[in-house]
Amino acid sequence: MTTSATRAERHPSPRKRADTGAARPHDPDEIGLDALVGHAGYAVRRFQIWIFQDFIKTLGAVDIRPTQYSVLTVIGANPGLSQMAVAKRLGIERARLVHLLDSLEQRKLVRRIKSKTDRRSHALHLTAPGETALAKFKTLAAEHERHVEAKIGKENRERLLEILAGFT
Amino acid sequence: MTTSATRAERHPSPRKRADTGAARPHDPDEIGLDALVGHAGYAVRRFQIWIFQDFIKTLGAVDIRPTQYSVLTVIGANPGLSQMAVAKRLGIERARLVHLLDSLEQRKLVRRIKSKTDRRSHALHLTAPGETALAKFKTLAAEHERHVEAKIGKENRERLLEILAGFT
DNA sequence: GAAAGATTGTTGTTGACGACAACAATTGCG
DNA sequence: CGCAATTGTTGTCGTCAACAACAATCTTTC
Repeated sequence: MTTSATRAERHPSPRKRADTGAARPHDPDEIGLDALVGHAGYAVRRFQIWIFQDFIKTLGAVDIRPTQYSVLTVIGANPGLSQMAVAKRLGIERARLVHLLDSLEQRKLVRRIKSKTDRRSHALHLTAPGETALAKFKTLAAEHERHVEAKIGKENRERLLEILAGFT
Repeated sequence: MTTSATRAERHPSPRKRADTGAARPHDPDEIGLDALVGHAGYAVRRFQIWIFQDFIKTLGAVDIRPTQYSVLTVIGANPGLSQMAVAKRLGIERARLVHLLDSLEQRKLVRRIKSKTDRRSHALHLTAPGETALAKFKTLAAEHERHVEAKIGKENRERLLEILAGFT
């Protein structure tokens, strides 16, 4: 096969002339994505960026990022977990969780309590203010979720959750 | 309202005693995600991590990452674009695109050609080896896409693409 | 046509994040 | 007991998004 045929086949160019170096103006809307439109990863990446930005913005007043929220939620629902258990459950590196907990502990939302049964590990708990703060975070997170609904539609969001349920 | 009631309501604890610092063993499968399961962002993030890892692994032999692939695809489909145009279309910072193109140009896949009409900008083109390389990348990317199908199902993947079509 | 403002590519910084490697303390097992 | 495995920690590396600043160049405005 000829090497140069590839692009010509896929893109019957609007202009046939070889305009190398022309830098013709492009209408942003007419730039084709080509093979990218068939890739789930591309759409998912763009969507994930959008959704995180909205989350960060919606929870901006309380300065909580998505990862922090996930850690607090899991600890709140399962008090006494070790760092390893939380890291495994959320797919976070245990090395990374150390810094996350440092920050959350400084903010008095979480406590690392030395375990009596295994002196290597820490039992993670929310503080009293951490509990009330998390309740507030959940309210804001629910608001963020409504933004998602508004963006892709209520039923589409539910379909999405079903499709991706296996990755939780 | 009482602050301490929050968690107790949501999680009728398996053990009623206050086991602060107990570090009881947890079956990894029984750690609840609580509010996290209702958040699209969490599922999308986990899925995106999985899908990128598979892409990187599947295209590992040719050393092409998702972002590089998207840049090459768009340039291949729209030769002569400026860096700004590519950056805007793909939602990449133009500062970041500089490094991406530096790398791709070093590998002789892309050329920056000085524009004659606007001497500030560069017209981006694939090299001849770049064209053939991209064809190979697309083959491997299609293989990756089959992995996605195998993971979530053929019809679910298509539904996903429909739902997220607005983010491309 | 010249001054003022906007755009393009570039360089640099910051911070979040995933991936790895190494280490001390501790536990568990042969 | 001795040795492997686990837990938390520290550190490094590379990717990536978000900004800020800058020189060169275009565009708008007077």
